Amino acid sequence: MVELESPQLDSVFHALGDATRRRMLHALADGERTVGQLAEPFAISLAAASKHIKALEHAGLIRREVRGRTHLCRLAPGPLASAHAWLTFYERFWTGRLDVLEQLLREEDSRPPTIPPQGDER
Amino acid sequence: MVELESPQLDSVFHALGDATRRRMLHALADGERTVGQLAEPFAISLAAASKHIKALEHAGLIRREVRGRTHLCRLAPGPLASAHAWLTFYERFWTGRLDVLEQLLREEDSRPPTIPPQGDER
DNA sequence: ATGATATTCAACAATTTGGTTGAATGATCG
DNA sequence: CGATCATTCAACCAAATTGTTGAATATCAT
Repeated sequence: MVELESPQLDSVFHALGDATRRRMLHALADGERTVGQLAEPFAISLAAASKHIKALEHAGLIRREVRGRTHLCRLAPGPLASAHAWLTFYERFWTGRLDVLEQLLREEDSRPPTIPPQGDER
Repeated sequence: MVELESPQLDSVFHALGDATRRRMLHALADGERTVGQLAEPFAISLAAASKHIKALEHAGLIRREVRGRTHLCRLAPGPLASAHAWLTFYERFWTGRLDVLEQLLREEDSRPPTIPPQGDER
């Protein structure tokens, strides 16, 4: 089944629905960053940036490693894959490829709900 | 370039960040629906449902055909493709396929921002 | 210990969100 | 015409979001 009620999807999409947070993710795509580094490009207080980062963390999109007095952030793969899977599902309808639909519905029904490789590979 | 400041992405992701609206999209994936039909499964007022539908419409995720006194809604493909493209971009980082990264960056830089063709061969 | 640095916490204000209800609009039916 | 049906509008409310500032916490360097 496609997840409809998932609070995880709620928080993931909510996190993505803000340009500041998307830009932070973009920075993180280039490598790990401290909170201060993530905040630097924006004309907002450190506290505000901290909240954005918490939103990303809450959505599971990033994880944080506290290292002395600095917090290192890096991307986490899992939940984004869920969002991606969600969109992929609907995109098939939207691109009119209805031939694949029944097949898809059968697949989705007999597959674990959340994408399992929730890799905490550390 | 990956769109970072796009207000379109803002509204698309925001629209997707609510389970009620995702369920409405799910219903629409099965075919066109009137406002009343979209509202019916939910324990909310018609006015509240109308607002959700406006959010989806504002994000460009659905379009509406006024037909007499009823409004017919159906999915619209465009913006979802943008969101999907956005996620696809980042998913490559997240799945650790950094080998493809430079290639991708070059591609993304010389391509129209919103994915125009629907031809994602699978 | 002192002071500087990195980050969060707490309290507050403005705005947005998601819901309500009741009236308004507009199309259709008898 | 008058009633009914489908939907929106307007006013309102509670809660969440996003930002602020100033104090707190904890770590590092001297």
